[in-house]
Amino acid sequence: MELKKVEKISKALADPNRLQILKSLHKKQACLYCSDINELIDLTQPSISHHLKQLTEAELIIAEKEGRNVKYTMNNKMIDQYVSFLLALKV
Amino acid sequence: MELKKVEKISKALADPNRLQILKSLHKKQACLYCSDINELIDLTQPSISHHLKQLTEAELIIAEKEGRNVKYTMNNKMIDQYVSFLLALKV
DNA sequence: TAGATGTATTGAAATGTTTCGATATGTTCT
DNA sequence: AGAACATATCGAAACATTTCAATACATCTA
Repeated sequence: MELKKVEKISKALADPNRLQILKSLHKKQACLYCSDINELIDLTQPSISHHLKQLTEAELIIAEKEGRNVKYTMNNKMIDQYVSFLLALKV
Repeated sequence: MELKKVEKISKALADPNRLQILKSLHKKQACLYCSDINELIDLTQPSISHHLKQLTEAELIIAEKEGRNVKYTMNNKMIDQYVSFLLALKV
């Protein structure tokens, strides 16, 4: 995995609200919609949209349009790749 | 692992220079001194000191004073803990 | 097609991070 | 003790991120 990509993923993970979103996504064991997240986190809609974009661009989550909603699901594969990079750092 | 800690580690990993330091530490399969890092990375001494502090405070590396030098070693344990948190996010 | 609903974008203020020069601190050597 | 060396801290400039109000865009429903 490219260092540039590792940096992007790390940045995406370096925010309490985004970590909260990921934890919720895990807890639900399923997908989430923007509106769900609005209820979980005390931020305005544009801020949440911004955070979801960061996570999506890092490919930690996958966004799928469903009518006028967007469905988000965890991208397990990307987590595995990131984890592999980290484990390879060990001495 | 606390979310606050995850955030701190992620932040420490979210910088190209710090990733470079970690990769070098791995490549050497041993420890590094500040002066080694000065040769690897094109930054001034205060900047490198700042980055090493971030990594040390995140406990990704361990700093040990050796006379007037400081020896840095990878903290494999912390990487494992961080990785465990990430894997637990998967759905 | 018009209004309602869900999400994205824009622009700007507030806040946080990175970087450096200058300088301080601590350690070794003579 | 004093010079030389290694690392840390301070203060400020440059840069990046977070947040929100306002507004745009896209889709559904009546």
